[in-house]
Amino acid sequence: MAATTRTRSRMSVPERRALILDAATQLIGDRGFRGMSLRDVAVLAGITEAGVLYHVGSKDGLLVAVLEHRDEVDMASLAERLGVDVETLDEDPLPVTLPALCRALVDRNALQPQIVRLYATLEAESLEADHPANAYFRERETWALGLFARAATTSGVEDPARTSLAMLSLMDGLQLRWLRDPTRIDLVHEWEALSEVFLGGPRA
Amino acid sequence: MAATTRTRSRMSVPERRALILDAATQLIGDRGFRGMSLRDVAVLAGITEAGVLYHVGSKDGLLVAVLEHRDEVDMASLAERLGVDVETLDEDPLPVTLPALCRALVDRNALQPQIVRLYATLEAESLEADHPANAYFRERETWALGLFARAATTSGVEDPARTSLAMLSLMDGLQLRWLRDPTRIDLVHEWEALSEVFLGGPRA
DNA sequence: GTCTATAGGACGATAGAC
DNA sequence: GTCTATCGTCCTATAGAC
Repeated sequence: MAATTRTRSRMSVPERRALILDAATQLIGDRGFRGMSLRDVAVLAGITEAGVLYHVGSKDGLLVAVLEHRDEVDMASLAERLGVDVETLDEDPLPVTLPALCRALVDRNALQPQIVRLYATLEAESLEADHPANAYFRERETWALGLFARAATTSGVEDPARTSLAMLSLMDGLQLRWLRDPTRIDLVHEWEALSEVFLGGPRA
Repeated sequence: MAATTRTRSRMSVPERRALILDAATQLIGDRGFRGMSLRDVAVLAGITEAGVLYHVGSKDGLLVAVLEHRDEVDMASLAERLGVDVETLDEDPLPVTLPALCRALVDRNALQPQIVRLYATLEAESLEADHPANAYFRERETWALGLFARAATTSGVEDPARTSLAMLSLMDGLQLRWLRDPTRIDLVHEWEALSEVFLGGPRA
């Protein structure tokens, strides 16, 4: 933790950057990208607005940095829960069943409502064509639909594309309700009950 | 259309108000409540910011006015599609089946993506406890869950509460995907396919 | 009833000191 | 690397003319 130079900073660039991204992640989840200001981020990260801009260039740059960071972290944690390598998630015969994939996602999401809220907020906000995250969410949706469809194929479902759309939609809608009042809905339990109806009984 | 006084205005108060609410409705759907400014509304409505504030008091007041107006219009259109009176929607043995209720909603929503987008945007934005529409959406969700549950009971479903949650979640998630790319998804057609799986075959 | 004018902030971003 | 200082813009809201 000791400074290696005689500059004033007591923190390395990656550490400071991580602190900024954490602050932004929390604030976007709370207030949305538009509802959050660089000042809010700066205060929460313990530096000034100019300091934040030095690291991420612009407000839009901050959003991009946050999303890229989340992609890395979330992909890794998903792969870990599924017991496969990260690259495996892109293979075509996917060695993961649809119920297993869904359960891994729901179990993880239940532990990080803040992150789920970040995505829920940005997903709606970015519907506008001019939003800085519009392209990102377009690609993300295509990727997710593909992943679910490959898992559905592995599970031997009749109509993989449609089932993929259904499970993803159901999951998003349920999570939105869970976010509104986490005490009213037990996400994991409710998902299990709902997916049984849709997939016809529980499986490994 | 002739002015009844010698003032400058060429429009009655209700007319001007309707124009303002229309403008705000469109802009909230496009950019969210936080992403939209009173100036934007004023320009689209053809008056100044001060003019807008005269009619709705404040920016938050504008949001309330928009939501109240939508409640009126949307409840009436839903009742009409179902062939019942508006008050009937609050009765406890609800004389409407769940598939009929869902189909009426989806059919109508397919014709007004702008309004669906307004709700999708605000629903996410208002997750924050301090948002001016937070209480509104909390109550709206409770009401919707109740309506769906009563329809489920009428349809003789085993678990009305859970089925209600499932259908509402599925509908929201599907609509979000439809909003992102309306050309990729035929909302009405896709809903029919998905709900068949969930409700076990089509019914009147 | 709608305007002009303006108050009074908050915002994103830049320049330059340290 | 982070700061201070500042610019120019946008914002909501109010006061008062017409």
